[in-house]
Amino acid sequence: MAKTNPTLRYPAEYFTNPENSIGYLARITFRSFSRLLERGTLSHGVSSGQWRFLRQLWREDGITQRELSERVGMREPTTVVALKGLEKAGFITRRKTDADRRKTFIYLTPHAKKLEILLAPINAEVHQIATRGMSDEEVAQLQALMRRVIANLADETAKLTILSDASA
Amino acid sequence: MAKTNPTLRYPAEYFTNPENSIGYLARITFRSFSRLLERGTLSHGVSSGQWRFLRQLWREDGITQRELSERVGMREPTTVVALKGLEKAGFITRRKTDADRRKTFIYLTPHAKKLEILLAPINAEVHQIATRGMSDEEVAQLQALMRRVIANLADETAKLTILSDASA
DNA sequence: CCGATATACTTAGTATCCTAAGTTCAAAGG
DNA sequence: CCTTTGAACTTAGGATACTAAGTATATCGG
Repeated sequence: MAKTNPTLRYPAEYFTNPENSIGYLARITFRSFSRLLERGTLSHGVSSGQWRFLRQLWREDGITQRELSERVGMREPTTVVALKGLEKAGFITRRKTDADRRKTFIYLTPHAKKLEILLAPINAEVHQIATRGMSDEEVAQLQALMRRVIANLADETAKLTILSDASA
Repeated sequence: MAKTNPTLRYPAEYFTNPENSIGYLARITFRSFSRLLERGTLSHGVSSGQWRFLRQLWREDGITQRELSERVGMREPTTVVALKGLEKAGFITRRKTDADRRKTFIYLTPHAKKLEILLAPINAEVHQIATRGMSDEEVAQLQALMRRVIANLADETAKLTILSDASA
């Protein structure tokens, strides 16, 4: 994190305007999307946070908490709290095996499984609204560019983690 | 929010994979960016949440809380809590006027003003890392596309707000 | 087979961010 | 004036998400 860097794409002042910052734009995009989505899901008793876990479990349930955390893109303590809420709401059950008694497997209840038919279209509709006036190519481009940013940041974070682990 | 919609760009099943969802991608982008940024700012006693307010105040201070909320992209109650923290940390002061005693104006302390020289480059560097391997055109495209998504979602939210206000 | 290490999850504590419902003050219409 | 409406901020309460540090169980090297 040098003070001056001649190879910078943009000078530091460029980001005085948050509208230029990818971090800012991503935050506003996420919050706006999430708010609108919740307007639709809340009437089915599902918050936007719960939605994120349900979506993954619709793809595949019977996976461990750790696996679920990774797929949803959240840390394990966040998952613990979220799953408590989901269990209390009757959306999931947790099961242990004797094979490895550390692991907890997460299963959807029949009720939660049925919700996919109702909730998946709501998400698709929000996506539709979000990309209104954009061509298919532009949508694909946006997705691809965000994935590249995520990969770049993950690489860097991994690098830093290795460094701090080595010094420990 | 119809169950089936023949004009949908993608069928609902497409979003079973979160990697296709703009909401998911924006969330991961934001969190990754924020995490890396905080690694740099925390050593100066600034959290990523505080950073967001400071960046705006570096542009212009002496504005009201409401104005600041809008520019940062957060709701007012969030701003109240954030400003309490910033005041406690010695980054800002609040001042009232007799002209309109409802308004509170926010000013940076000299210390906080000085931090810009140290912190702005850190943000630029994170941005640099995030866009590694991307052309200037691609970066501009990503910014433009996210702005369009934000505008689309804001339009829709405004529409819904008017509707619910009318029925109230 | 047993101590060191790693894995899976939990707890504790905190920061961030929201909605809903206040309070206080200003402005506008009758 | 003085009531209504609106604007600016606050309070209350909860959801979301994190880091750091714990517990319990499994695995692996000697």
